[in-house]
Amino acid sequence: MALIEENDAQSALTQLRAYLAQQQLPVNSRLPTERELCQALGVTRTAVRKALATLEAEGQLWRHVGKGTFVGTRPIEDLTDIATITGRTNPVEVMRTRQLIEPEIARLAALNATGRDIEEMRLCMAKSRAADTWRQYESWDNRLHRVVAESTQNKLLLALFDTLNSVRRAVAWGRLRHNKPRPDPDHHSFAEHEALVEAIAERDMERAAQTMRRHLETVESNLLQRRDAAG
Amino acid sequence: MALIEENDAQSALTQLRAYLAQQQLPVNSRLPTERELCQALGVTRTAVRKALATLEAEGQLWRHVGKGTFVGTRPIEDLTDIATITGRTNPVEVMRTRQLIEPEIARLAALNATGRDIEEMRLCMAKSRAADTWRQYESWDNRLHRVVAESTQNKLLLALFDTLNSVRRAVAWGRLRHNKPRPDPDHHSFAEHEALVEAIAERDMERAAQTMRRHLETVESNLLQRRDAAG
DNA sequence: CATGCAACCAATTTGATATTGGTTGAACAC
DNA sequence: GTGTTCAACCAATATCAAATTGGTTGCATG
Repeated sequence: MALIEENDAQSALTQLRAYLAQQQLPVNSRLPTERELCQALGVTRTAVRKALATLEAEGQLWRHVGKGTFVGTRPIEDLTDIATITGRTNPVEVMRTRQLIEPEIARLAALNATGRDIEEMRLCMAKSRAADTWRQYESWDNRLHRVVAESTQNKLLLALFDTLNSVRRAVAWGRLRHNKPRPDPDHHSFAEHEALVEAIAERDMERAAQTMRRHLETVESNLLQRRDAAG
Repeated sequence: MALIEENDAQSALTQLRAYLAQQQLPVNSRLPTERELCQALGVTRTAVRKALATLEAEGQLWRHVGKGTFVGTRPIEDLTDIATITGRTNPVEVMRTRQLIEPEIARLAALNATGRDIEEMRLCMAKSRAADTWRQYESWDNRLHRVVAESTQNKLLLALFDTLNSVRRAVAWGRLRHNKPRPDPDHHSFAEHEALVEAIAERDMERAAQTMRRHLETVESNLLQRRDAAG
């Protein structure tokens, strides 16, 4: 009677399958610990582990030391870590991604920015105009772009922007030198920022996106020139 | 002799200024606790706190309960952590952000996808059509969208997509029930996915973006219907 | 009325303890 | 021998209490 005299491991597997099928547990829910399953199913832990290993191989559940056993497929490896991303990308990708994302952010900002947001953008522009050093200028430039992202009123989008920004700061741009101690009063960004904030204040979504796109293009060509000159 | 008879708070401020100027502590380094500074400077904690408040207002340092007092400017709130993002966003923001990002991803995919990428997209579609359960369907649907993101050949953009995706899975959608055990053969997504991959294969960037946009709109209105029905 | 002071509060860190899946090796059964 | 069972142990993780830290309050003091 081989069909009946199945060993403990097979028995455990059968019972676990029935359990899973019957309970219809939601994904990511945690099932009892191996030691608890031992007692519940009346088999040894080794048997339970064999059954669980089978189910895991089938992709029905996943396990992790110290955490437990869970229904569903193992969550993908967290590639969302800044350091990891930084190691796998490069300046070109950063610029391409900014050109993809930030115009859309500007568009949404034109739709949702509050009066306070726009005030703060203007403050940032004033401060960046008054900057004594490139470092101060960049600080206020950064802040301006972030206020634009904040003004979308979308926390998730803001988080993506922050990620992008962290990576941008971390990526090696090479040692780019400024040939002047501080930004010129007619530095291209000043007028571009003005136009951007103006478009947002006037709720012109398309122009906001367009302005941001042109601004980023100018920034990029500027970076390339400086890199070539530094060669 | 008012110049000499300065009170404790002013004395503490003067001493702290001297301390900071002399030590030249690196930014983000932590300085002694308020209670330690009391003893070191020989003044009351109230006085120390007044002095620290002044320095904080000047932007020379920042403080946080439970953490301590640090040199430099307060770091911007780190929104790059999945759990943090999940706690502050909501399903509406997730859908809005997908509608903002994914069409642009599709556009870039049409430009950069390799033959292998497109093969894999078609495999995902075949597998999702053959799925026996909603879970299997969703798994292949997920994979399809990720292959599209991969095919942009932009690792940074892919990372942002993964972040967005992780948040999407983590956000509470409420208990949405399917009223059928598996997707219908004429489930709306099948045709939409076909059109999307077709546009990418034909290198039609604008149509790829447009198709993705319409697909996400359908997905959203579907979710809303199911949520309202579940009420 | 401002200052000093002590007690208290809430956010955070720290560290010891418990829990959990993973591994090993001896005892045992066939 | 070969495969199974069992107990003990391991490392990763979670949990929880205690200590630490900046912030606040209320009272006494001069």
